[in-house]
Amino acid sequence: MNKISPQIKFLIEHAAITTKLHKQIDICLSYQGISFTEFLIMHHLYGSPQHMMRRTDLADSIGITASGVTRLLAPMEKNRIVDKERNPRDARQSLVKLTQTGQQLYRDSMVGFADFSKNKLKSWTVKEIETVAQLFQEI
Amino acid sequence: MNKISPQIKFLIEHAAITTKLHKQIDICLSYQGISFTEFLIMHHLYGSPQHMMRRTDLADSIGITASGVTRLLAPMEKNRIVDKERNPRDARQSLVKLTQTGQQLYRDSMVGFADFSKNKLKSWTVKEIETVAQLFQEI
DNA sequence: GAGATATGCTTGAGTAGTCAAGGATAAGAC
DNA sequence: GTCTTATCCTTGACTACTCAAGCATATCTC
Repeated sequence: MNKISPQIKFLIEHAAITTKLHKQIDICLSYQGISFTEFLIMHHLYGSPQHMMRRTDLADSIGITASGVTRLLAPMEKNRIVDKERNPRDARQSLVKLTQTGQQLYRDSMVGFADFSKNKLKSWTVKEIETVAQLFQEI
Repeated sequence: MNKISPQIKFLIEHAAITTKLHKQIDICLSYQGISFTEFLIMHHLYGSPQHMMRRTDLADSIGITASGVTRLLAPMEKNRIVDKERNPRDARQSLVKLTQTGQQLYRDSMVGFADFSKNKLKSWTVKEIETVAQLFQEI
């Protein structure tokens, strides 16, 4: 059998590790009743001006499609975690805004997530994290 | 707003990058009519003695559940990419074996995947790849 | 300012898994 | 040998998306 390059090996191993990692994150966040994807949505909204973003930008920042965003936000709107706002300049757009409830839920979830992150990456130095982050930016 | 630790930032950014990466891999492999998960299954079978593995080990090596393996393998058995074999020592187990057809399909898919991997990680040195791989092993 | 084209979002239908329960077999305790 | 417990796999019901199509609105060309 042909030699497997380091690049191939890495992508394959990385896929399995990442899948397992995301399952652990989901378990960690399930205590607050949310999924990792919902957490990511709240995170990006929380960090935006007026806690508000366009749906397509939100989709891009978490790596899913626009239709995925529509489906994800439907229950979050019902639970008043996010609100729909119109853009007066462009009637095609509908902006998403994190409500007060959503902001509090985000802060609460962040406690567990911060703990998890710290623990999970405890064997990586901050310098290593930054180096790896930089490398991933380049791909 | 509270300070976001490097660990938190990394996990969030890494999630988005990984999601996009896996979609690109799926597109790359779709020319051979297979998904990344199917490729991973073939990869692990190909590298095993007699191209054969237990279903639970297969599940663990790619990071999905046993029931996920059952569902994934069903169409692959129908297409004669893998075969079901019994373990004479333990009637509970059913082993999965990569057929000749499956081996050829794997080698064919590997051409495109190798190209993709090389191109995708072209800005990483081999040393960097190995360092990052090592770090991911530790989490 | 009318027509063509592009953008933003949602929808119906489909796919790739998950989980919890269950059936079959195996292994350990006595 | 029988009872309990553990392991391996599959199944029904569900979730979290994807894609292609479509509607509404905006923008660009002339």
